[in-house]
Order: sequence, then structure tokens, then C-alpha cells
Amino acid sequence: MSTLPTLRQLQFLIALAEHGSFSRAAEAVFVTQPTLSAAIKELEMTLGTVLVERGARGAVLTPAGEAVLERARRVMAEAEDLVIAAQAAGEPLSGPFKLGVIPTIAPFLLPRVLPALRTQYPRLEIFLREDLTERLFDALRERRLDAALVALPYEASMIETRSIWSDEFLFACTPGHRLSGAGSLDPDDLAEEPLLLLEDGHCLRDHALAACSTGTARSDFAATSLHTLVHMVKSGLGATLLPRMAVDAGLVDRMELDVRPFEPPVAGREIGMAWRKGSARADEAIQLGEAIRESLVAPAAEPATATEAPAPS
Amino acid sequence: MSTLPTLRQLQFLIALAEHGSFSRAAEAVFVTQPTLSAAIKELEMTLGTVLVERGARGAVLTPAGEAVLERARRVMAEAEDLVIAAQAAGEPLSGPFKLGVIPTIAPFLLPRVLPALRTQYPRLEIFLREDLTERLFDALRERRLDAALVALPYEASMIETRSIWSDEFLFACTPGHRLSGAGSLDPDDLAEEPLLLLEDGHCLRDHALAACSTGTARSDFAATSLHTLVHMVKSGLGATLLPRMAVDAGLVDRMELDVRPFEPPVAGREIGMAWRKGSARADEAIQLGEAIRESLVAPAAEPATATEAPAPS
DNA sequence: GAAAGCCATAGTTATTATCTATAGCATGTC
DNA sequence: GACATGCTATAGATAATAACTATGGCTTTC
Repeated sequence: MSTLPTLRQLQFLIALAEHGSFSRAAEAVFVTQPTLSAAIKELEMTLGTVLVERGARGAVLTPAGEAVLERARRVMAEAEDLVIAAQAAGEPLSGPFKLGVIPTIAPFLLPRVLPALRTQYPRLEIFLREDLTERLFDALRERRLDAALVALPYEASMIETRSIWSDEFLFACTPGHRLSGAGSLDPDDLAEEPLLLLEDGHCLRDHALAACSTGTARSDFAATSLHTLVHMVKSGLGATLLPRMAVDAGLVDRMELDVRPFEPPVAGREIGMAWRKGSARADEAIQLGEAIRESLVAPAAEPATATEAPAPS
Repeated sequence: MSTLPTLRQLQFLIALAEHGSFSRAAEAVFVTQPTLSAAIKELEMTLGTVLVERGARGAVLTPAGEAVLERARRVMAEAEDLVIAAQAAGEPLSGPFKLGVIPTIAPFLLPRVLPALRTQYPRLEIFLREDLTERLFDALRERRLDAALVALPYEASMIETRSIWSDEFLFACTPGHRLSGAGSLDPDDLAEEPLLLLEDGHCLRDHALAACSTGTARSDFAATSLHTLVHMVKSGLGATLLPRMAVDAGLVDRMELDVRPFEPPVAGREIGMAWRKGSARADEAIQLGEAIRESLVAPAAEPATATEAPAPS
């Protein structure tokens, strides 16, 4: 078995590839140029292959060098993951944690759960990013996020998910609407009711359409957020489906809209935690998801609309 | 950014986990016990976590240690892959290469291609392993094989394939059989002809059944190899489908069986090269597959059964 | 309570990583 | 064509560290 290269050497090779010059690469990794030169030469020795073409105008990787570079990046990424996993295993849910949330969840869920999380994990610093599922998943795959709160089901490769909450759909329309009223509704009643929905890209649009197999979307109008959506419903452009979580958070308060549940089996979407397969923080993502679920089960500390005094303990 | 551990430290941790004792682990990696002790302590320092519970009866990993261990194995595997990839990039198809081949290909293809490969890549040492597709793929996934020659299509995760040859199916029966004769055959003629096939697990069985959508398998008899299969056909137990490659290699020579092709579009299977996704030797596997294809196109150096002139088209 | 097994510590030595200083070699400029 | 300029390679010195030997202290076991 031949001897292995050093992580340091791989780091140097990556820097060299990025800067195209021994001198500048050396600067970037805070060593002198001879040090980096020697390390690369040593690496070439242990691998038995020339990785770099040295020229007067800098250094260029050979094809073999490119192949090794790609592997080197993976080794380094794995090593960094190891460090993160170790820290996470030592003290889970502490330090910076980059969490993505989709726009149809963020404004309704976060006010309910963030205070509880801050209490439960005082050393956790959550950095939030709000975006569409597709882009959040891209960010997970590229390690720019640690986890994401999304609506399921959603097909994606390299991503693992765990459901943490069932979010029922409610039907919403103006009081004068054909389907207005109070009691529960059969999904088939929506057969000839083109729904006003969020614009393409929002998973809620697809989930709502899936909820009522016979339903269709209005093709002439679409909303960019749930808030504009309810305003469009209010102004008579049509009816829609809303997630209960948004309604509970006060989305239609004082809007004078009729909101009706569906008959069992109720249609809805799952809210779940997602993370990159093999992520160093997968366990923490799961744990965070469970903490969120628990904070949802517990009575909401302070309703979003409120004129109420919070002041606990 | 915190500092990274050393590959050496990770290697020591793996040895420690495997031997459960500092002294014996040290022995296994050819250092003294204090050296290994210090390295593990250093590793724990850089990760900021206790990885090992030291006791009088040896050392046991903490949960954090187990998590790090798993990652460490991945880092080491990636690093070893890097070394292999570098060697492969330096001089492709040299040194030991572990190749799996399924039993319905090996005896018919290898005699034709191995001599050519030995000429073309004199420094290549091919180690062969004959087994069913499923087990070969397991071996690929576990890095016990570098590549495998199998029949496609075959669903498998973590495996990539490339087709290198089309292997047509031929119908074989005794001269007195209902479908005996000379010309080409329509696959639908097999509708009421239960076929004698290889036993379960051989992909050839599934591919043969897929080739004639209306065909069925005899459920009372099955063969364990193509050689026994033709003997069973010869003794009147039924008809079968044979890969042309096996027939060309002399499988039915002097057997007094009728062998008939199918009408276009001819049914068959693809023979392809398979390797683990991300394998360090993926490029070599592809190159080897192409070399095999070329040696198949070229006139066979020495027919398996001799005397005969192969008559194509 | 003695023996054996195991890990930690101390002190020393060997190795190796890194630095400074400088040489050598192309490339473009006047 | 001589001369800067920008690059990498080499040499020699030094600092850092990885490794060894020897030993001590702690459990477990008989």
C-alpha cells in the first residue's frame, strides 16, 4: 500500500489550481512560495505523477492534476464535514445553523417556534434564508445551507427529508361565493371551480392542485405571496386553498372571508425538514425538526395578531 | 475556520476503534502506544470533543467518537481513491485490476478478448471474479471490484454502466421440435412454448423472458449453467434462448440442435461495463470496455472449438 | 496483595515543515 | 540585445512536531 498524501498538500494543490501561480497560492494559504513548491513536489512524489506544468507565466494543472484536484476537493469536503459532525456530536444544535424556509411556511411558522427554540437551545444561532424549494435544495446540495423547512412530498435527489407536521388545506372564498358557507366541503365540489393560486414555482400551488384531483387553476391570474393571494380572493377574483397554519397565524383575520375545512380524509401537505444526504448535521436537522414539532404542539406562546401581554416567568 | 485533523490521526482512530486498545492499535499501525495516545489526544483537542473512553480494560469510542469514526472512514476511502485515481491518470490500465464477469458471459467472451488485452496493455494484471450480477454489484459498491462485465439493462443504485456490445438471442431446440427448422423466427411463435431457462438469479433468464413478451418459463426445471442448459435441451426437456456470443463460442457444436435467429428487430441483451459511481477507476473501466469491444470486432484470434469458420451476417 | 494489563506522562531524538535568501529561467520592453 | 519583471527551484538554517524509550499510576484479576 502506497503512502497517502497529506490534507495540507491537497489544500495547497487546491489553492494552486485556484490561483494559477505558486507565489499567489502560497500567499493565499499563508505560507511562503518555497514551502508550497516543496509540498507540491512532495505530493507529486507520493502520487508518482506530475500534477502541475510549471511555466514562466505560472502553473497549470496537467490532466492528471485535474483528476486529482477533483478528488482532493472531495477529500477536503469530507474532512471538513468530519469536523462539523464532531462539533455537532459534542454539543448538538449550538453555534451557527443555516436554515432555509419556503415562503408559504416562514411567516406563519417561525413566529411560533423561534422563541421556543431560543429558550431550548440558547447557544444556537439560526440564520434564515427564505426561498423556493428548488433553490433551497440546490443550496443544501452545495452545502450553503444546513437544513431546510419545506412542504412535502417533493421529489429531489441527494436530499433526505423527515415529516414533522401535517398542514391541512382550507377552502377560502368571499361570503357571496357559490361555495361559501360554514360546514365542511367535499373536494369534488371544486371540480368546476378554477382556483386562484400562487404563481408557478411555489410548491403550495402543486400541492393544492394535488389535494383536489378534479380541481384546476385559474390560468389568467396568480399571486406572488399568500398575503396578496387572500387580497385577490377578497376582491372577488376567485376562491383558493390555504394552509391551516397560515390561517391559524391570522392570515385572513378581519378579511371577512369564508374559510371551510374539507371532509375527512382531509387533504393537505406535510411540513418537513430536509437536509443533504450524508450531511454532517443530519442528526441536528432531525432534532431541530422534532423541537419544532414540539413547539407547535404546545400552546402557541403569543398569537401573531395579539394585543396581548406575553411576559412569561 | 477551525483547524483540520490529520489523515494520520484519522487512521489511528480507525485502528483504535478496530482493536479496542491503544496498545494493540499502535502495534497495528506500527507506532508505539504513547505515539498513538498523543495523536488521539491531539485529535480530540482539534475537534473539541472526547472521542474515546479510556478504561483499564481498553478503549471504547464515545457516541461522538462513533460519529467521527464513520466520517473518518469516508475521508480515508476518498483519500485512497485519490491515490488510485492519480495512478490511473498517470498510466491508465496498468497494475492490478479486479474485474467481475457474469457466468453467462465469462466462458464465451474472455477467451476471445483476454489475449488481445494482454497484448494491448502488457502492464495490466486482470483479476477475474465470476458471479451473479447482484453480487458483483455489491462488490463494486464495497470497492472489492474495480469494474464488472454484465448484461444490461439491470437496475442498480450507485452503479454506472456503459454498453459495449449487443448480444442477440437465438432460439435453440432439438431437430424434432415443433419449432425446429432453419429460417428466422417470430418472437410471438414462442407464445405457447414454455422455455427451459437458467435458474433464478441469472439475469439471462429475465432478459430471455423479456425478449419474447408472450413467452413463459418452464417452472419445473431450470439449469445452473448454459452448458447444462443445452444438454437439457438436447435430452428433450424443452427449447430455450441462447446468447449468440455463447453459440459463436461453440456452445452447441456437435450437439445436433437447431439454432434459429429471430426476425428483425432482433431481441437480445446488451453486454456492458459497470462500475461504482464515483469510482477512481471509472475512466479505466470505460477504456477497458472499449478495448474489449474492439477486440470483439476484430476477427477472433482463435475460435474456442476450432476447425470451424464462423459465418456472420 | 501480587501480578498483569492498560493508558498517561516525561524527556530525548529524529524527522519534517517552514522560513529567508538567492539562483535560474523565461517573457516582454526599451 | 541589454534589462527589468515575474515566475519557480534550490540551499541552508531553524522551528515545530512526530516519534521513540523509560517509567509511573491506575484497574482488574487471581
